[in-house]
Amino acid sequence: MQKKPPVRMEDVARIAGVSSITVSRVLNQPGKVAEETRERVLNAIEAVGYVPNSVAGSLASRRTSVIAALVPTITNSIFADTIHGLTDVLTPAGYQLLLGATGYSLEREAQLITALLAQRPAGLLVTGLAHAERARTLMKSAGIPVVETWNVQGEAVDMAVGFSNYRACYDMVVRLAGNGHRCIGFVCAPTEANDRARERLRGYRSAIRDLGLPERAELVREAKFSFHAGAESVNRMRAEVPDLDAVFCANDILAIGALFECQRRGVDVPGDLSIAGFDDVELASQVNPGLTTVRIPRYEIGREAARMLMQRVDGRPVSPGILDLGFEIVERQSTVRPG
Amino acid sequence: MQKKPPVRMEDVARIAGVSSITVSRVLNQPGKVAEETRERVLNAIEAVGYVPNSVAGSLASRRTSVIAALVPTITNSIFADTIHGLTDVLTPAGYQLLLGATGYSLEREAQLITALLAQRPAGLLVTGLAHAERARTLMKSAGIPVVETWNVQGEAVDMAVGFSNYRACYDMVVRLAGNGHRCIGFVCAPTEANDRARERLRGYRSAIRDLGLPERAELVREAKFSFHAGAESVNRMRAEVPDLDAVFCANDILAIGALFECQRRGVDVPGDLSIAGFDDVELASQVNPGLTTVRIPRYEIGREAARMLMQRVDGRPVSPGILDLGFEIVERQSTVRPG
DNA sequence: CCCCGGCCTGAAAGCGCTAACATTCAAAAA
DNA sequence: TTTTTGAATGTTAGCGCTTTCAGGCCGGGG
Repeated sequence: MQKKPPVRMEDVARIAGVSSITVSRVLNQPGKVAEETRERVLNAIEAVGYVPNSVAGSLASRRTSVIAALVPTITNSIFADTIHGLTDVLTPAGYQLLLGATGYSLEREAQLITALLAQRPAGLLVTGLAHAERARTLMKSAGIPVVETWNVQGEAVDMAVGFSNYRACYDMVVRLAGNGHRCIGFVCAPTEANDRARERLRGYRSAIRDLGLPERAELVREAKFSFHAGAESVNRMRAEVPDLDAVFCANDILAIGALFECQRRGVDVPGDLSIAGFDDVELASQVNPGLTTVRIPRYEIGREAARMLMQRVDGRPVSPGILDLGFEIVERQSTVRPG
Repeated sequence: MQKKPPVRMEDVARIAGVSSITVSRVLNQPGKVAEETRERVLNAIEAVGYVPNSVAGSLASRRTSVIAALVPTITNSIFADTIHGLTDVLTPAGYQLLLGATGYSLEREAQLITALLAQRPAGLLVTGLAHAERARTLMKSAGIPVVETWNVQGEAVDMAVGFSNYRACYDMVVRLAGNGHRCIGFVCAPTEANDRARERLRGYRSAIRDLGLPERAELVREAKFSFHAGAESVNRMRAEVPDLDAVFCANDILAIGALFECQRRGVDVPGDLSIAGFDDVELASQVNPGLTTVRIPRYEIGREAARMLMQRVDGRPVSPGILDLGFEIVERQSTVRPG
């Protein structure tokens, strides 16, 4: 297998009997080339199997067809949904996705932003509003549209799409209290380098305070993202807080882990304990009892973010720069008023 | 907000009092620059906030630090795990990930391959061994290492990493039969444009035939990837096949959908019906009863694929070109010998 | 009949880097 | 001392495209 010299635009041009600029036009602005010429060029492209070199194209035109996106992890299905929304808009628009995973570390996020900006993407999507100072500086001076996602509470570098994690949690606690729950625990996701998790905790705390409900320290636990951590958290909390009547988990995986654990231990949900989650993943509606949770616009975040980026790339202004897509509390059987 | 002219390497060079090639060397081969000079250059870079333009760098050096990957969908956690394995190797090696989703369409796959190859990635990862003829041609003539994943049965364009979907299903059926099951149904994933699904079906069929078990058409159903489809399939199959004693689903989501449906309907699993899945997603070990399934090296596929690509990018040959990472049948409580 | 303007095509000049070769200079070898 | 050597830096020439500006050709208006 020997390395063949790559086919360049000039080769195509020679075969078609035109200059390379005409080949370029056939590819980028076909309307500006006479039909006969265009066909001749397309045939030549086909004949030699020419694949345009967009690295050279990008250098010459000073723009790329790449959008860079950073998520904490692709393994969490909620971000996968957002990426799905992104690509659904980007691909038809002729844009490619350059993806990075920060692993919930602001330091790695900053490093990745540097690396990604070197590729001169046409736009950048990041998760959350909390970033290293260096990262903010880079994003501000990059000269490309930037959209921050999954949070709208705070100061955006450029644009933002998401919902209020604070209000969602606040509202859920109010709902639980309205259903008669008095002693409501909260299982929080790790808050370091995660403004969404912090907002959710803050929403829980505010609601508890506003409602005059007990604020004991044992009612809040931090847990990693896994079924197992949910199970363990609910066990500990039940042991430490005998009169616990509801557990609100910061995500559905924790909540479902807790739910399964209760079932294993013979704890009746919602009879003995109510459980609520956050995200409304597909599984939430499938478990028994169905999980009460907060439905959030995961897919739409990606789609709208992409739309905003495309709009700005095309030179059109975007308003509002901060887009709140809202949320919805979905009440299922896992939370009903106790006794 | 006015557009500032971007900082170029030459600007940095002027400030540091060197030529731009020295700046280039500080960035790419720091060992070749005297420490004093290097520091002066790094200070200048810092001072002006220079971000290298790797588009220009790639054009000049004729190589990029981008690896392109195509998966059917990022929404399915099994592919997310593979991508995770990929990035875990790529990022430390200084490579970026350009990601595309084909939506299980060979036509879209071919289109995306064209678009991605225009970006001149250093390597390409695709899912499965089945591709449009045009796609195969493109991959073969691209002059970059290509790795096909998730299947090792068939002819690879270049390299492949995965496991035998055929043998995994064959073995599971043998195991079920060994446990006393006689009437084993199979819920297949859509086979169009999906060689893995086809292999799984083929494995089931071969095993049934080899074991002399009933081969009725009602024992095989095709179902989309969702809990709901699993539920519906098990309902239909139970209605059409009264003596059904086991259902083997081509993925865990279908299996768990089926399991939940049985629970809703009061069908005892495994007392009345055994259920087995495929993939061993985290949920499989959490449901009650635990789901018998096939554990497959999802993460490792990504990691090994990346390793092979990196090795070839570095000019070192890779052997074996086809890497079978195997599988493992995990027996839990959802399948025990009936009666 | 000539000029103007619209349509199509082309020539020249980079885009911002790096490869390849050239040069410099001081220390080691002869 | 002279030559050799090698480390450090610089010069030149593109990488494969697109931008910008020109030019040729045609038909309609003056």
